[in-house]
Amino acid sequence: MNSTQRKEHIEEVKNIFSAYLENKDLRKTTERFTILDEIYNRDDHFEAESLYNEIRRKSYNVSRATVYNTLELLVSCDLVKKHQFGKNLAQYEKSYGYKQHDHIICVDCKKVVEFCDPRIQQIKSMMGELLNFKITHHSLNMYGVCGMCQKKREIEASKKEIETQNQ
Amino acid sequence: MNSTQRKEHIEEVKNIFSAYLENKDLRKTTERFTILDEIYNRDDHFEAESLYNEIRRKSYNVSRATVYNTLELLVSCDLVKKHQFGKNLAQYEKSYGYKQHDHIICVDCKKVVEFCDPRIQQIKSMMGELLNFKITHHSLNMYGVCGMCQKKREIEASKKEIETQNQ
DNA sequence: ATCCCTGCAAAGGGTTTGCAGACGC
DNA sequence: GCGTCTGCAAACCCTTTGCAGGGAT
Repeated sequence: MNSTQRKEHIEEVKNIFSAYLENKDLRKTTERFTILDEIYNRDDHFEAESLYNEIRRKSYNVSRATVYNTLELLVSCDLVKKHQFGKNLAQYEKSYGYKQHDHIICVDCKKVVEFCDPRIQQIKSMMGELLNFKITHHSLNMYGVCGMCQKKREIEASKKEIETQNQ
Repeated sequence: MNSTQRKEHIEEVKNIFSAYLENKDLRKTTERFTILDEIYNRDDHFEAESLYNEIRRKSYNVSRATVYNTLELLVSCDLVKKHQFGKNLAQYEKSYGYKQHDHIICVDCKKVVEFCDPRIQQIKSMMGELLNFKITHHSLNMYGVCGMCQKKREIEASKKEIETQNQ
């Protein structure tokens, strides 16, 4: 996505948020749009604190409370997705215009990779029907060791092997 | 599972834990086995705090710190599974002798239902290979409204309808 | 002008940590 | 007896809350 596309994209998202706020009789405050703007200018996953810091760094005066409040609004109008990759720490990502995907997390370096598989949709609708649930959303995370960390582990293991032999 | 089967089952699990501790040069303390015992005498999902309370209620003197410490040990030897169903609150469940399953959570009443689908295994191995990850475990949660809460919502909606008409 | 939204700081709640004493090995 | 594990309480960290002032409608 180039700079022009990104700007258009952000305008689109702002309009959606604006309509949502109007519909719910909520106020269109500068803070809310500042936060939305910052989120859609970022890439990948982020936590509330780093979003707060980034906005502060740019000398916008926004409080942590407002960041949390606005994130919740954005989650409920589907412009942002909230994740819990283990740990008691929420992570967020923008979601408008991005196709549904799930995550693989490296347990060593914490890297997050996205993937997509149509079967998850099938499971969703089948299980909803079977158990009589109206399923609204899901969260699928796979945990494991990424290629790079597998190598690191092998090197560590062989180091230990040598140490043992030298004893 | 009847009472005798349960007791045998618990013995089996204690042996596994014992072997694990031995292998890792960790001590076999009474507290660790008290906690394991309590977990395998419970059913369903529980949180650290309620486990702690239950053990306390039975007048065993075990501290919260030890409960958390032991839960972590049990998770690493696969006798207990740890979940985060949204919220910053870990939930646990015993896992030995129970087949792999995933969860559907009702967003209204928080009820948790288990389900099982072989396709998730396929996704796991395919994605691991594709992205070069050694996948160790996964967490799949579906969120939605259960049958009972769907009805409750309908009743609420029709109540509001009537109120609006009466105005 | 109303009253919702904000900033600030303090409280909240689950989890972790530091330390002195206890106990498995 | 040595060194790890425990109990206790305080610390920690992310998140939420209460309140007084400010800005959107």
